[in-house]
Amino acid sequence: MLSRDIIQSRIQNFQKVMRQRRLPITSQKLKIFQFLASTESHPSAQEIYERIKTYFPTISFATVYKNLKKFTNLNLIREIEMKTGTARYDANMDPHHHLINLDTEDVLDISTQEVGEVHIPHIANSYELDSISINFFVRNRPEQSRYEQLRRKSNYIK
Amino acid sequence: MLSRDIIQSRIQNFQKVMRQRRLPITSQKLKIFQFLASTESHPSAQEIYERIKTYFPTISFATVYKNLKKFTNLNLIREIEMKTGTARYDANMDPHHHLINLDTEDVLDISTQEVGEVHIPHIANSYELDSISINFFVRNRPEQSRYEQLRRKSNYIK
DNA sequence: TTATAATTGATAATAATTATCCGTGAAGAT
DNA sequence: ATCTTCACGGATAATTATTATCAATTATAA
Repeated sequence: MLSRDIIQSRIQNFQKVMRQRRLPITSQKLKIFQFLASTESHPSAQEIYERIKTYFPTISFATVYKNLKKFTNLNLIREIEMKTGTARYDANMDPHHHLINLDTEDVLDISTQEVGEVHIPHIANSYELDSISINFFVRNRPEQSRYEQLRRKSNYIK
Repeated sequence: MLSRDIIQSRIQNFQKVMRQRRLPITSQKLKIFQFLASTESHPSAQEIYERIKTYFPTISFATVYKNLKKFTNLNLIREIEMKTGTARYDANMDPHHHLINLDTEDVLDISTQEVGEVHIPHIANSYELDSISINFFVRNRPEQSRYEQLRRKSNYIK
């Protein structure tokens, strides 16, 4: 659920913006962005670092952070603030929302259409609206069937 | 815009819950909760610590954090995650949303009525819905009038 | 009043992120 | 292709926010 086309257009946009700003496109930067553009998993800085290390074994954590911050400032990616205190990163810049699993810390994208019209409070008119973020916090359903509960308790796999 | 009645009922609920759980109501705990129950400013741990220090000069930062965490776990207050990485605390447990000023870091409550119905995405049905948080991120409007702009540039106060 | 368990305050530890510094490398102009 | 400039990369130190540890104290219910 993330077509070649979308990934390609993200990477092309990345290159366009970097060139417009006259910022060097290093192979580290490109690889970091490519990874983010190609995943829907909203990885953390740690996860990005681990992944990029397979291509650049000597890359520094600081390089990853510096570039993530730079991409964020250039509006090429966005940071997602979790309740756990570790930021997650998302190259999907189309307006969308998130479903956040508090048990697993998984993050799923929710399209704006799915949520429908959101009425903007009139107090917001006193400001310049930057963005609206809607988070649906969920937990895993507890096992429902008595059978499942027993199986769990007894540690018995039929 | 925060009546005596509401503050009182929050504090009474606090005492009720603490007694139900058989947890000691220390004077530090009470003062921290009272402060949170009486403000709409969504203070940070730092701000709470500063304030409580005026009553308990020897109170430790750890005590503040421990109690804020405890209150959160008891659903007496809730943490608000900011984009800045510092948590803010809110004793308003009625469902509501937030307008967050990215320039000043001020947080304003937005009632659920103001936002209207939010359609819950059907993927959420696969889980147990915990909560929905809507954040309206805003920035201060740049000065609009030519006069204001000139005044600003020239540093001239008429 | 006493037993129990939670709390406090001091401090150390941790986790995530940011700053510093210096050698290197990318981009555009020459 | 070479030069110049400025951003970058990597190593590491520093910072910030928060959490853990521990010994002494205190609230609670019996």
